[in-house]
Amino acid sequence: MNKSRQKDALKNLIKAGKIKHISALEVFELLRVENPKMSIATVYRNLNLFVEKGLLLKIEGAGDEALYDDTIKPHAHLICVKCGEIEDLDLDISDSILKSLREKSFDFTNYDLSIKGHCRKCSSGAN
Amino acid sequence: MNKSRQKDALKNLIKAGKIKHISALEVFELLRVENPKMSIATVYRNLNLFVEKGLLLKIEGAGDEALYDDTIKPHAHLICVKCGEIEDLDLDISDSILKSLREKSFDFTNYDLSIKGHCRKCSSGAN
DNA sequence: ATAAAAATGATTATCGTTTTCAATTTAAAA
DNA sequence: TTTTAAATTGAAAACGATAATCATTTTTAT
Repeated sequence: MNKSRQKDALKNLIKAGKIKHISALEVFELLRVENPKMSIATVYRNLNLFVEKGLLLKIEGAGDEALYDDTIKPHAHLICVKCGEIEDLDLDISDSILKSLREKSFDFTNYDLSIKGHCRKCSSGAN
Repeated sequence: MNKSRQKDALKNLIKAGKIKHISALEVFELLRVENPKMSIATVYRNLNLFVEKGLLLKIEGAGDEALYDDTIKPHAHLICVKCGEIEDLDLDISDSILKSLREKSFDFTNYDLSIKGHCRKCSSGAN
């Protein structure tokens, strides 16, 4: 991966912790602030590269569009089906699951756990 | 939900256990055997209805297209990133996770757990 | 400085899914 | 039963997220 102004800008967003389960389009908007000529194609290209390199986590179970996260350790997401809010849930994949995977000779590399339901606000009827 | 020949055909596929993480297009192919005039739009419409009714499970974390499953109890999927094979993994969401959800007042209704890696065949180098 | 390689922006294409709408089928009423 | 209203369908067009194309620009190496 060579250098470019556009990749540096994305790296900076990551360093600044600005990428918390947001869509490619939202990343695009952030990048456009500094560089109005940024292309959406470049955003998709570089997001994919960064995911391959392990610098970003891609979350695919949260709706129509993929979300990107600078927290690269796999973790679960609580997704409110009413208001759409997404909250992280730290979670080590449990020993019993790892054991099952071993029994099946499945070489685990990653997981994507989306837990759907209603968040506090929405289940309290306030929303 | 009223009756129709098309909905009955889908119900029959479910009863026959033919819907095991397959795509809308694959369901379409199955339905077309009996009814060549079946429309893909109707397939999508009725799959959505059946998911809402809780008669089918929709799996969204397994690639570009959604998969449908007549095993409606939420369960994990082992997805081989090399050959694409999908295997079920029965799994009760663990007590510790449920406890975390309770602490966050998150009203859990469903989860979608895709575990990515290499299946036995692909990690043995045979593939 | 120059040539080769890589990355970009703009646009177009792709693909799964949804929407539209006229025509058909099903259900309800008379 | 006929008649009328409501629901469902099929076919096609529209849609939205992402990927591919390609000429131009930027970066790297010589």
